[in-house]
Amino acid sequence: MLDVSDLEATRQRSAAVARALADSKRLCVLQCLAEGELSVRDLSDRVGCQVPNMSQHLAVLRNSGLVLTRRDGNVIYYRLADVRILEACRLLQSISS
Amino acid sequence: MLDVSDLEATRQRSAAVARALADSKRLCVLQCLAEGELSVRDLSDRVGCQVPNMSQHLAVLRNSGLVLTRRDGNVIYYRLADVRILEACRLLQSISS
DNA sequence: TCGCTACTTGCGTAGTTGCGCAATCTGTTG
DNA sequence: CAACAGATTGCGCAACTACGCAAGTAGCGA
Repeated sequence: MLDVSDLEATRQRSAAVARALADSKRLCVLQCLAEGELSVRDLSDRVGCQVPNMSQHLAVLRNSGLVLTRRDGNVIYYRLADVRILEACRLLQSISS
Repeated sequence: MLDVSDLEATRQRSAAVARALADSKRLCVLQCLAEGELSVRDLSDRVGCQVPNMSQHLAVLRNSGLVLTRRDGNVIYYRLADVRILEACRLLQSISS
């Protein structure tokens, strides 16, 4: 019904996604995941940070719904939740250049 | 030459744009500006905040290159710097829904 | 010049974020 | 069971952010 508070709620969700994208390491994670799923250690190696730190960044991406997980034994594989996320990364890059 | 530090610098710039988008009020500002240029007071009225607060949000958008200004007398009009910014807003909304 | 409006800036505060480190949890293997 | 690897969580700290409020700057008209 075009409620003002609905528009605000929508903006809040959009802002939450933007906040998840507002970190260089998390953008790097998403770009790495473009090639396929990776474990936490794989990602921490590629991004160049410690495993607990990576786990916290992945929690941010998880809570924003940008990544999904799959457990295989004691390894957890992360993957992109939506191809549009890569589109968003490219668009951010395009705007910022 | 596909330098790793260049990729990192690119991600930093992209992250900076995302950070500018990572606020509900600033998203509201950008959506208001989709219809055309507006003054600071216009924007603070529409968004529902005090003028100094709006001025600070506009400074964030300005420093990220998302908006441009034009002075007419003692009124400063803000406008979008790039139509792709609206595309980014729509994409964020699409991802977050 | 004075007074007014439009806008920006500085400051203090409360809340948030990213990070390293230690501790903990979870699942596998011997 | 014990020992181990993979991953998450909790804690403390430094840096940053949004906000309200007060003060300052810029331009216009009397």
